[in-house]
Amino acid sequence: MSDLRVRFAPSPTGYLHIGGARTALFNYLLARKEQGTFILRIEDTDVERSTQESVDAILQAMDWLGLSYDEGPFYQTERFDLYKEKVQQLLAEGKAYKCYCTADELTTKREAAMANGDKPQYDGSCRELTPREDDAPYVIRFKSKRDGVTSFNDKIKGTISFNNQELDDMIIQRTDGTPTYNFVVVIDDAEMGLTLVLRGDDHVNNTPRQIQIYQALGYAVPEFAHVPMILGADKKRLSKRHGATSVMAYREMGYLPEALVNYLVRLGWSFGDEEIFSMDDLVEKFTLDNVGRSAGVFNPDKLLWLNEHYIKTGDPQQLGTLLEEYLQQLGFQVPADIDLAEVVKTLQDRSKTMVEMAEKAAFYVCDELEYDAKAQQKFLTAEQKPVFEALIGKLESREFNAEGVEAAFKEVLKETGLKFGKVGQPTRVALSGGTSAPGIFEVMLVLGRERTLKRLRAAIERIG
RNA sequence: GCGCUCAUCGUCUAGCCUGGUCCAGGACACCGCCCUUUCACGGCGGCGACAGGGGUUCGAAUCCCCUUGGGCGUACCA
Repeated sequence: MSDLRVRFAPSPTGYLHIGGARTALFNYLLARKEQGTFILRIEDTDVERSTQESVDAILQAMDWLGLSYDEGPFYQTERFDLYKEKVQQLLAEGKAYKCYCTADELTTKREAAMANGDKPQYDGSCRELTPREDDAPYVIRFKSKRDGVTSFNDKIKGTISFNNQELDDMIIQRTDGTPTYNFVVVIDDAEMGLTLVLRGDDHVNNTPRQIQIYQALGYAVPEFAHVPMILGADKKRLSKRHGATSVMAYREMGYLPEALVNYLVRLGWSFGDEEIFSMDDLVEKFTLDNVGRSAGVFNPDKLLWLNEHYIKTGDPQQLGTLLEEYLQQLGFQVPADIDLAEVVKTLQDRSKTMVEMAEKAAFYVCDELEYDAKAQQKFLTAEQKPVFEALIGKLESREFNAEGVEAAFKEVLKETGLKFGKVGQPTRVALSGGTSAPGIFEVMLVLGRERTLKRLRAAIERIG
């Protein structure tokens, strides 16, 4: 156990997306590598937009990716008393103040400042006001430093400094009494003993404000590390426009979690020329030192290639179990005598996703074979009839195993004088319904004697 | 606009800190050839980048400056 404590803190306003997943992954890897502690915290202070469905979706996605946490999930809505207490503390110490400006007034001021070419900052009108006695609605603002510089040493980006003049007095408690993000994040990160805050690049600008709050509250300031953003092909921040951004959508599309993890980690992190990393590899090799500083473009093609790789090299037994789910998704019930691990073996080199594998496996498990019209017309012709009959005869008189099936086939070739392709393709159509499928012998073995003969006879029947 | 930040093949990146071994390496995609019972897999090969301009230096992808371009932020969202 080391004293490293990190966290992933998503806000439950939607599913877990690609960017969040990578941040979670980086935190997870660091915690595992250093044998530290990985905490999950749900940032639901925006009561309006937070939903339980989102929380469930996020939890489910993390589970699917294999990102287990050691503490939590903690919910910020359950810690409002703590935040209130801290607000009071700041108020009492004169480090925060009540602001009576209305949202509308602020918007107007902001727009005016922008139009003037000034910074759209809060002008501090209520900063030195003596608190009113009436019950006029108010927010509470943090009194930030007016001069000087706030800087921190980012573990990924290096030293980053801000002039305190750039920082205005931000709201820490809304009119309705709920606390805001930049305030609670500090309290929680501090109270939960985080030693490193590893999060998205988009939080860099919040960091100096947060540091001032740490200091005002007397907390130790943790270390920070900001991971660059993930962009779409047009170099804009990744969004739905660029295709699926939900982690779970990838499961539905037939991706393996190993592939997504591998892809995500390589987007922004590298280890020499290596491309393939298992979770165990990563726990061993991951370091912040090898995380890049520039934003990266999400490349679906490479993810697909990795998925292909993990399907190709995956355990047939496990993939078989998975395949059944996708097959059921397509409406197929798998017959008891079909060995899905064997099915997988014939399809591993031919499928880039599990959905594709299921589609290609459909012919094995269906009751009524569907024939491709063109294939049927071209290969299920009258002249095939005697060939199929011969094949059936040979097949019936032998052991139905790799040697037997192949021998039967070769005998037919010999007796008819036909080339492999001349017999093979029609047979393929008879067995699979189409012209592209795994090797004929493999197909026959997976199908089994009974089903193979049945389909051959059905083909003869179709020829008429 | 202002602030922060980034900049090597179309994309992900190695190299940059500790200048020479880099006329820049790997991967995805793309193209070609080979293998082949269909479809794939696979093997081999090809295309393809140091954003631009100034410096420093015997020598710069590597160090410095400027320009340009990109990203993020600028909420009573997180």
